[in-house]
Amino acid sequence: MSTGSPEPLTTAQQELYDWLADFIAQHRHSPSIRQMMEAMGLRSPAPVQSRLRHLQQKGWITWQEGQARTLQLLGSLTPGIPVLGAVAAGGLVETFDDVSDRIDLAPVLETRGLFALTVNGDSMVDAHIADGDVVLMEPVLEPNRLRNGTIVSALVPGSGTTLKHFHRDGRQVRLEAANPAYEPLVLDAEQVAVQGKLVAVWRQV
Amino acid sequence: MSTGSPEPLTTAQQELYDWLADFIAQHRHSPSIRQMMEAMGLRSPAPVQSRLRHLQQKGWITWQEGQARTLQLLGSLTPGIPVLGAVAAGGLVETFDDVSDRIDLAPVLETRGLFALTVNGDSMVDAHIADGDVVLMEPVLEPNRLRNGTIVSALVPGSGTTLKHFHRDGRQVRLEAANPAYEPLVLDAEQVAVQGKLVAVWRQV
DNA sequence: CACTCAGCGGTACAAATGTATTGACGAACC
DNA sequence: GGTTCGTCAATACATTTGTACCGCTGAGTG
Repeated sequence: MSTGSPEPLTTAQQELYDWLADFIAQHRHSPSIRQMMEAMGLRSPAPVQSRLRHLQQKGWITWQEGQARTLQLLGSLTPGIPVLGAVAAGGLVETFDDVSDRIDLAPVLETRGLFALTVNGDSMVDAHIADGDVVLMEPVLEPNRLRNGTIVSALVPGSGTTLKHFHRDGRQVRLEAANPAYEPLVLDAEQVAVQGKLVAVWRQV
Repeated sequence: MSTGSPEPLTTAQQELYDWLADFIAQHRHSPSIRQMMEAMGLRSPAPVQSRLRHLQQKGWITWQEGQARTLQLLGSLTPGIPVLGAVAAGGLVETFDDVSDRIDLAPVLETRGLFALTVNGDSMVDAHIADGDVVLMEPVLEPNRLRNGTIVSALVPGSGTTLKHFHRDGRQVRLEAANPAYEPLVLDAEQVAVQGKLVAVWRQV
């Protein structure tokens, strides 16, 4: 996604732009021209000014004239994280050089009402959800439209909230763990309150 | 992690903070102190300085001393996602009412040079990393300090990049899959270029 | 060769900007 | 009453910072 920027850049301009993107991602604010100068290994602000002017003319950046550190990148407003390539699981070959794509967490996080739960226990290990993981859930407004197999968090009276695969059997609901050690839970549909469905798994090491 | 935010604010401080959050959201960069002054309807920079100092002491904001427009909000850079409670794996009980904590992705994303890889294959399934997952990696600058067992992405000459558990055996390096179907890879330390270590796993459903 | 243009170094300067200082006022608290 | 503390005004100052100007070089082009 997002390369879509107008005109091509010279190597010097590209170098500055890349560094800017990196700096802003790290510091969350723009550097000053003299900081750019130093980073580019220059000894005068003029070259930086020149590059900035060109970057602006080509539609890559903009800033508030006369105001310090008000530079903005136009190419990609959200930082995003570069996905550099695929990594092997058996021995697959793939080396990465350049940024091919970016994952943008913003759209996921902005989803209305998203919430998170920390996972407690190992009933979902076969679904690669481990104890201590954080699962992002999206509120389920229409439980009747849930597809079988969806992983949901459900409130079972007298038993609390649980994370399970959701299946519908006529008037009944079956909640299945992803671990053979656990028995499926079969309940009347009225007894089960589905709170959310799994959107993503987040595991911080 | 970050809980909500430490200490409470006076109305004047709150007013400034709210305006700052709004301004930054709109302009994507911090205002200057005199801009804040004007927005607050003040005629002197001193009150703003005072409020800023208090906001800093209470842990709501920070900035680079002496540098213009380098202010950052600490309270919630990213929206943040409320962690509503723990969810069962065997049948554990826990109902959630109020927001006890929030996961804040910003600190993770700000880590220097973080990058992501999409996982290809199933060699790490026992570590709950499945085919298609996105793993966030932190560049490894000092491979000698890597702890055994760390999950790393390594460049193996002639074989490409692979995701494995890292172990050191004297002069040799052992790369182990988390799947008994795969044999460990034993190589001379010089042959292996460790590129990054696992920071988090991201799986979008 | 002449021309153009991106890039570089050096310098200069006015404006923007963060920061310090002093004094005063009022509310909260003991 | 006395003290503390947050707030405000006014002023001053050193730096930071954006910007402009001049001259030079080298690559590309006609």
